[in-house]
Amino acid sequence: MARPKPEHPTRLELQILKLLWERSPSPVREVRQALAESGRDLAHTSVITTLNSMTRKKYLRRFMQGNACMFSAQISREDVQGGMLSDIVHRVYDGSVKEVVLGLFDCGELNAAELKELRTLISRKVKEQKNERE
Amino acid sequence: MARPKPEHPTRLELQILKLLWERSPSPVREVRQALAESGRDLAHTSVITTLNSMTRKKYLRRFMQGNACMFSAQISREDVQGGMLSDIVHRVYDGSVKEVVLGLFDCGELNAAELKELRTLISRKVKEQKNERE
DNA sequence: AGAAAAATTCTAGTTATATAGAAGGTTCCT
DNA sequence: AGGAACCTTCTATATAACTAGAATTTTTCT
Repeated sequence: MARPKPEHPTRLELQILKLLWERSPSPVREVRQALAESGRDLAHTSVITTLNSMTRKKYLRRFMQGNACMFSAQISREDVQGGMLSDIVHRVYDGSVKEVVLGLFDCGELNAAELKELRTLISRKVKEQKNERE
Repeated sequence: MARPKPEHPTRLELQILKLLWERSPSPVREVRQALAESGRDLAHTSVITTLNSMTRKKYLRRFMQGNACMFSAQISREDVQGGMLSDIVHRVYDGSVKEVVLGLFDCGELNAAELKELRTLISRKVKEQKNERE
């Protein structure tokens, strides 16, 4: 057997999705330009090839406008983020959300204000759960 | 240019690392058997090929014992987990740890007890930061 | 000693990612 | 009309991931 179908967008695909989440639909030219501005300067044909491949995977939708293709994101930011995060939680941390949060602390990129905000968020969540049980 | 070097272990590599974090060093036979038990029944040669490739990448260390190879993990669980998590935080969530935590809530796999435990962890972290500033 | 079992190395095939050139069609300006 | 500008499709190359067969070597059992 060969490699299995990947279930998440690749690096380049994610970069493109981010652009299209901001502005859909976009023509190839604009996607290419935006990629170049974020430091990824590809040939026009490379961008097309990738966009078509992403359409095949149902990540995007494609329609013609005049003689040019327009592409729109067809999966939501939330679905992609959630899917990728959940994959990490299960595959890397064996499903332990707590370990993940501890790992986030060690990323060392949370300042005091953010921490307090998080605590507030969690308190709210605790209450929500309580209400659901009633 | 072709594909860039990946910076994280692949699915299979991670599965193998997990086994070796539990028991290092292990001979090929044991790795193969453990993989089979977790539902991934590969040919003996496939396992060797992978282990050798992982050794080339410095994920493992290899030495001979008699006529058989023994393999040990050479990167730590913490480094791999941290690296992969940090990648997600930056590449998928644009560095917003807060968004990640919110995403974790939506995974819907946190019960009330775990939530409270998390709140405790965060409170502790808030205090730690306070102490560091003094 | 001879056969079976176990191991390794070398080679190879399939799919996916990432990238781009060649060829060919429209549109539009001068 | 001629060509520049822009667009697509088709084709192609390199590398990584994943998997395994063939050949070969070493150990072990009877």
